Amino acid sequence: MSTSTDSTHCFLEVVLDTPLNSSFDYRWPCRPGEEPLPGQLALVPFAHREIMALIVAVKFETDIAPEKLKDALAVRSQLSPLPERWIALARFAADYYQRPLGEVALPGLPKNLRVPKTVALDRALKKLAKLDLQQDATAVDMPVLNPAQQEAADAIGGAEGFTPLLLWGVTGSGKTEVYLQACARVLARDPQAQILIMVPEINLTPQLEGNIRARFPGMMLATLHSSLSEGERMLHWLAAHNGQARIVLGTRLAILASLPHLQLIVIDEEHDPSYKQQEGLRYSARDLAVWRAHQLGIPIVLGSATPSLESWHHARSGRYKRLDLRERAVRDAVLPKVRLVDMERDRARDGLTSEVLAALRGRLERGEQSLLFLNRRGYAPVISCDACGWISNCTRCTAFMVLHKPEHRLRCHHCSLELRIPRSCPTCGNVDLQPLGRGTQRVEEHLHAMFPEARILRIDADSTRLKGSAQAAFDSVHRGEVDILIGTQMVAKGHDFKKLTLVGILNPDTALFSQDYRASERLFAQLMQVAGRAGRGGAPSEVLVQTRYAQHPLYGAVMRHDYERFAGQLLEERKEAGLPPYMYQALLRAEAKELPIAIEFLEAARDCLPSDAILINDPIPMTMTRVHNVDRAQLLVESSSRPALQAYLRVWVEQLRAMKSRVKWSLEVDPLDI
DNA sequence: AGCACGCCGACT
DNA sequence: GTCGGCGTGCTC
Repeated sequence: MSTSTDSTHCFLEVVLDTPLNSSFDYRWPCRPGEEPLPGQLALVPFAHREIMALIVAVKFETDIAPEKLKDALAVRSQLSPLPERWIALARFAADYYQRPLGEVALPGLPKNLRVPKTVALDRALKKLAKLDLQQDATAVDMPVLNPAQQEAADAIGGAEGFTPLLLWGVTGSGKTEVYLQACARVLARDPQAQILIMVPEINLTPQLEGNIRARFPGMMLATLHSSLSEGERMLHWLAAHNGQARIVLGTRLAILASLPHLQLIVIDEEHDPSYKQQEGLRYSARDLAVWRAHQLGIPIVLGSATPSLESWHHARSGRYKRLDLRERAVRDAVLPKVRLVDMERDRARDGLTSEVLAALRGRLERGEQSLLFLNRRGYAPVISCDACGWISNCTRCTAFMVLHKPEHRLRCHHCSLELRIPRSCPTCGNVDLQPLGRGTQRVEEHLHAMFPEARILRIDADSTRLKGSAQAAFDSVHRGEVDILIGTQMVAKGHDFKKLTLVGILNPDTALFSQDYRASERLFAQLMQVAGRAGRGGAPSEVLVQTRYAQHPLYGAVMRHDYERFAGQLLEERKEAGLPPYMYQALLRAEAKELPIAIEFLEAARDCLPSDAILINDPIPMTMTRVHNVDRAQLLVESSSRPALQAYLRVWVEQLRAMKSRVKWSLEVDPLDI
């Protein structure tokens, strides 16, 4: 059955943001020659609502029964079509991560493009049309590069065709300057060229935006990240889409921006886990970026002091070209001296060893700044009752309620449940409840007692809840108004503190024996990164690592600043153990009110499609089984061949959908945490 | 995923 | 008597 049209209609094949894995056809009245184009957006009636759709094809016949067909309501003709290559990118991501195309393509667009009203779009278009004055991308004030930087900038700026480059340089080695000068060459070469620069978290790297603007004063820079207002997002997205923005600086979501003249991609801190989206479509922006560069035949730079093992592996095999920056760029700035403080010998009181305390005292006397790093917020991770052994478990999660003393609250970091601190033990009535362990608040309290005259500032997710407060806190550190800074991983990224000469790492050991095989890779990167905060101003500085395992090879590698050997060892271990990057993985997760229901679903999933090419493991409860009163379990499937795994997943997901189970499930390809 | 329709419990 | 609980079915 085929419905054809007279000359006053065409059919739009569209995709929608729904889990239904198919496209939909709509009738669209139009004169011949005036049909919409694939890549345009259309507002369509769907079930009982009106939603935005992406046109993927325009045709004159359809197999859909005429009585089912509806008319599209509007086509956004004022918006130029999304390029075919952009749709191909979305299609690749959809296939690779086993999601419908519409669920990838539409959420990548600004919200205001997906509403029935058109005012926001029209307003943004008008504003951009006015803005189109000078588009001079000439760089000014280019500092002289050292030879290694120059070589790297030349390699990037002169690369032709698909060229993946791993820029390996310690913190402070001047990677940013290499990016900027490579960008200058690309922009100068082609007056339309666009560049995408991705950073892990834009709020933590405001310096980069300023640097780019200062370097290219007449050029439009667009930023794309999650804390933009809807109006800004629309404006910046459109500027990228219509080619006005020559540089787009953004977080992982920027990888789905429309960039018709993209000529270079830069991924700063490419190892950073925040390039992986952790809910919804769980994509890796870094991996998609490499695919996009390949698709367009352009160079891509992956920059890091501690590359991901995936990228390092590719560099070793020759797939990526490695560019090394082995020295710090600031004259006389040397790598900070890393020393271990053996906690077996130097017992810590309230989490601080005497050696760290002495080092803090010295900095205070000399008017220098110190940073204490403790990856645990709150006052104490748990409170307990000595008398009966009660501990503050969350009633909804397999997790502790964390003590937050300033707020007089117990808080679950996983489900947002908050309780007042109980006056006495809920089970035995004992009034003497003890905090166990230590978070940033407790260390802060102790520091106040030890150094009453010192100006102490805590920076973590709790102290920076208000918008703009994180920036204000960092600014006051830069102005020298803080003597001792205590913080979580928030303080590890981006910021150069010129007066900082001491970094103390208080409790890194927990990651050494984690179930998560990536924990040591992450710990190493984090230690190198936080250590890199010191010594930026040229003053001699040191990093003290408190540990009970002073002999652990990871700390040896940190002390020698020896990423290369450490990475080599980890890769050997991964190869032996059959782990990524030598193995490709996908994780099927299921959640239900009761654990056995989730497990039962996964057992059915395990058995429904046997395969010789795929290692199908047994379902297991997730480490944190219960979150917010839902039980979760998972099933890992693996293969040493990516195409084999992909082929398997395609069929498997179809079968899972056909099971029509009421269990909620999701599939994650290339999971980071297992 | 939304969203409507549809058929059973405690409330002004 | 009805407001509303969420089961189930549909979406060109």
